[in-house]
Amino acid sequence: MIKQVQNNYSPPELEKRVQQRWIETDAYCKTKELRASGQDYYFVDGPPYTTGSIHLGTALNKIIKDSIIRYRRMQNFNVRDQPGYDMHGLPIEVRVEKSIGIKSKKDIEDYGIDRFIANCRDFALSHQKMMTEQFKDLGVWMDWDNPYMTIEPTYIEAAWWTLKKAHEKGLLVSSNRVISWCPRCETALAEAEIDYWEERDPSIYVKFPLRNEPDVSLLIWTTTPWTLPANMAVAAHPEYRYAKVRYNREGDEDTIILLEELIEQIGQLEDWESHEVLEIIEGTDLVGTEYIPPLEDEVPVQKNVSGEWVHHVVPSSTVEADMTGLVHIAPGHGPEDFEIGKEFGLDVLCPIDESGKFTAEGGRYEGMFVKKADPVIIEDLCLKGLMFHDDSIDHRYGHCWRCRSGILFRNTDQWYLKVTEVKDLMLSEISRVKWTPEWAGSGREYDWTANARDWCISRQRYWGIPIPVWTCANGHMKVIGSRDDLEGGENYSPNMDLHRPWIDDVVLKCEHCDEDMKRIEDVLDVWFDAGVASWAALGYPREKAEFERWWPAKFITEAHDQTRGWFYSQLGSSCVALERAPYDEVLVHGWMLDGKGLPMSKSKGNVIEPSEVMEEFGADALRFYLLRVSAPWEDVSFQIEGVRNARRTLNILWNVASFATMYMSIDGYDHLASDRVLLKDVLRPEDRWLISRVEGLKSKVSKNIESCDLHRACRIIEEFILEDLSRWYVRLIRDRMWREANDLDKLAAYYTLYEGLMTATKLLAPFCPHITEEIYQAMDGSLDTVHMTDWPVSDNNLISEDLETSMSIMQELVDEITKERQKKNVKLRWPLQRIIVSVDDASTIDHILPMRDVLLSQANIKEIEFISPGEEWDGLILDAAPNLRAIGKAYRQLSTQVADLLKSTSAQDIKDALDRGDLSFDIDGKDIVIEPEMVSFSTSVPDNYAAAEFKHGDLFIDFNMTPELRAEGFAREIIRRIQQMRKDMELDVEENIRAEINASEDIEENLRPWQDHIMKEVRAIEMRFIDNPQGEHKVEWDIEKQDVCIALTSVRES
RNA sequence: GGGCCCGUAGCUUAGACUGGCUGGAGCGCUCGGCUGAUAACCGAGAGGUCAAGAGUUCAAAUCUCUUCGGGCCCA
Repeated sequence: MIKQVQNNYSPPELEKRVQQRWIETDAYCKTKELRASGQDYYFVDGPPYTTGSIHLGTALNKIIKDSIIRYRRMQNFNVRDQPGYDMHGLPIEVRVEKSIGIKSKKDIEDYGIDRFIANCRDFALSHQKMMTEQFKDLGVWMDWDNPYMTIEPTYIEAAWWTLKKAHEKGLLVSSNRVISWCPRCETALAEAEIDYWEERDPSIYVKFPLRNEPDVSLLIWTTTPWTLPANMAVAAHPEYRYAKVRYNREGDEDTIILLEELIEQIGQLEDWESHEVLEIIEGTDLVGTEYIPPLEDEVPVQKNVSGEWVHHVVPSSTVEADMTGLVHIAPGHGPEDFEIGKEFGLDVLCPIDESGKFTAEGGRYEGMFVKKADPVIIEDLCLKGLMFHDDSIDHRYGHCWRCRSGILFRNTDQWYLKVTEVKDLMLSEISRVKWTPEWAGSGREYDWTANARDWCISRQRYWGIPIPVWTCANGHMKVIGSRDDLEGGENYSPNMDLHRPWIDDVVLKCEHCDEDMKRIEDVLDVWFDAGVASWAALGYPREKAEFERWWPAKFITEAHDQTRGWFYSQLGSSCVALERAPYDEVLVHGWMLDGKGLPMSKSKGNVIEPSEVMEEFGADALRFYLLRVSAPWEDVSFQIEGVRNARRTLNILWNVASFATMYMSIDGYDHLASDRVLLKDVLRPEDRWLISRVEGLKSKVSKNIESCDLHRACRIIEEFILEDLSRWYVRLIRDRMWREANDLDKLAAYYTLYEGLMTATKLLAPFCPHITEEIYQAMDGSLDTVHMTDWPVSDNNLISEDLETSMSIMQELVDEITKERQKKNVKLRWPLQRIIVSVDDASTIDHILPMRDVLLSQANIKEIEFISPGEEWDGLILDAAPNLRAIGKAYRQLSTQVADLLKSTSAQDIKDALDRGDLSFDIDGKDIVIEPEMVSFSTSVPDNYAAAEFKHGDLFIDFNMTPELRAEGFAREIIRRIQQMRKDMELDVEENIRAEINASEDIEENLRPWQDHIMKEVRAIEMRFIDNPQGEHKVEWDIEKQDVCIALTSVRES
């Protein structure tokens, strides 16, 4: 039973209604049950981080996921659609610290780790709840009641299991290295956690005096003066040429050693007037030179360090030929420095504590924060005469991704996952995975992975998965893979919270020496949490069956910044533990940028809330806009106009549905019960045309979704709705809608319109789940939700290229005729007698004939005549003009007379005579023969005709008005006026009226023969021409500059 | 500084892989029309150095190189 849809499309109410309906009918669960026996499809949700509310980017992410999931379900896949939430980590700790007003790790310990953790958990859970509601508002269907959460015991166990596997393979190691460190959060950071941006820093050139020749100095350059107290060596490139140079200016000189090719450049820094090169020194010869450390007096520990190479020049091919060509080496403060230090047996001096302050080893700088010490160190160097040049520089510098503090490099013991050892596997897996777009894998992910270093997974923090490593006093270590491994441990209970601080109290007995084993205090890098999602979400390894059934993931999709994030962390942890990529197909999507193309951020104040957009335009419009605006992998510069436009498209779809359901519901049309066989025989060519378009649409949309060209799929659906369905087909069938209820021709139109509308609705359902639901429920409703319907599959037998060609010719001809009508100011309502179509190709006639009626009715033309290829329409007026140049050549002084004669002869006579080869005149007894080149022919269109061109020929339109045409025109004018009045009176479509009309005698005469027709069209049971019309609604009209007064009265049946 | 992606009308974009007619749409703007889907619709018009420059070619928005601008990822 078809029900009429509501008059107006008002998304916020509609969507609320639909979502309520989904809840009431349990639509989501039923849809999943329906597909439960379908082929398994493992989708893994990249877990959003539970801070703050969702932004447009998060919305886009879930919208893409939801669309794909709904599409796959309609294809009968049994999709695993568990959402996930990333709930541990530094960002939440930082937010909680702020909320309770504390600033450092010491504050946390004072506050109590247990209380702190409770706060973190509350924070994460409350945000998780809030975000879930927002995702639901978007219409996203996921298993919201059963999300995977990284803070749950089984999830933590999955991470532990992964680490145990890594340990068994020798890929989990503790090692002393120099790594990035956040002094505020007092923890190590991984490469993925560092953000870079421009920042101003010191740029100083410092002199390191030679031990044996203190007047001569090595020149080094640095942007981090605070690393000088830890200086251990200077590196030079063994293959470069260095020079000992004396710079001079009045009353001053300075002798330094630097790279030869930089002499000029360095000299300009301090405006030295001249210089002389005292000696050229090959890099290899410079190696071994001893210097006096510049802060020897200020940092006493500098005098106590030992080693063959300490405070000597060491060789290194990592040195670059810029700045000075000599590099200050502090093994405690730089990864490369550390490597060099190891190679040459240098002490690793790192006089910086966890909070970035100098320790007692920092001598005079003890207690100062490193950046605060910079100016003090610079001043000291100046006082000591060791500052060659003091400047500043803007450069990109790394910062903690969460608290934005500048990172330091510190030497510490950390835990590493040796991904470098599985790098080859990771790279070959990247090549095997299907990436969309292709370059996301072969370019980005490949490059990032190829350059990856070992993954530092330990953090000196609290709110994270505890690293499951227990150690004893004798250095034995045990890696725990599950709760079972903790059984029997002191302070362990099976239902305990596995987080700090409680887990720290669990004491195990060492299997080797029977000593107590305590857990190392570190927690895991939060990127590792998400990295294990594909099996942790399945409860693996505790639940083996689920894993066997689903893993690995068929499809994942996230934004392109996840190259270093989730795509990588999953790949790394999976290659370590399971020796393959955990996903088969990746769609990399873009970012949401503001209207100017800049990333949205709170600090810039350019953030647009999804909820605001939805309140005005609805979730469907937002979804449709985001999906159709550009390819998924392109960034979207958000334009509210685009959303408005998307809503307009949906509104038009709504109007078509409103139009269709209005008539169909009145007639009680039942599509499922309609006699398709019978109807198929009465389908008009235009009906079969729409069906051909519908079938083509199905396959085009499917193909584009398969290749992740969601934007193309959306655009194709949109074009079908706007062009084929609304603007053309509905226009074609309007007249048929007024027929009697059981008229077969009308039912054929219903049938076709239903197919077109319902197919468009189903194809659009994955993208715009609400409006399509409402239309489906009105038109069909045999299933609880449109999302339970099967994805439309095209029937190629119903696709007809001929019909489509025909119709495109019709559309073109109607367009041309409409244009010419406008030029001549003749409205479409006024019928025209005929058009003459002159075709270039006979097949065009074959294409026009089947749709002749479409053309006649849409262009409001009475007849159509064809002119075959090669022939000319005989209605054209032939003009002949004398060609004086040719005539003059032959007849000289007679030319004027010849021309006059030609002008006075009819063009047709001239042509006929010339065609016979026999045109001559007699002038003064002379025989004047006219040759073809002496006359130029042209044609013109007769009065009251218009000519136009179309793709397959020419078109002539007869605008001559006959009394009959005029009468019909007036009739149509009156009908349209009365219809307008009916509408103004808000009459029902079926309601009858009485009409009283006053018009000039001329008009009245014209209308008489059309009276029955008019009455039928406007549902009048009575129509009278009288002087003073009376009725419920009375209007004075001006029709073709004549006054017509119409009064209507409704006839309500009792 | 490097890698990848992007740059077409005021805005959003098609066309680029595979070079070929006058670079096609939508929104917005101006003008006109239509009206039982109507907060819709139709037509016409204005609006383009296809980011810039160079090269290859009979022919370049399209292929190549350089530059500029934006995004992401890095050093």
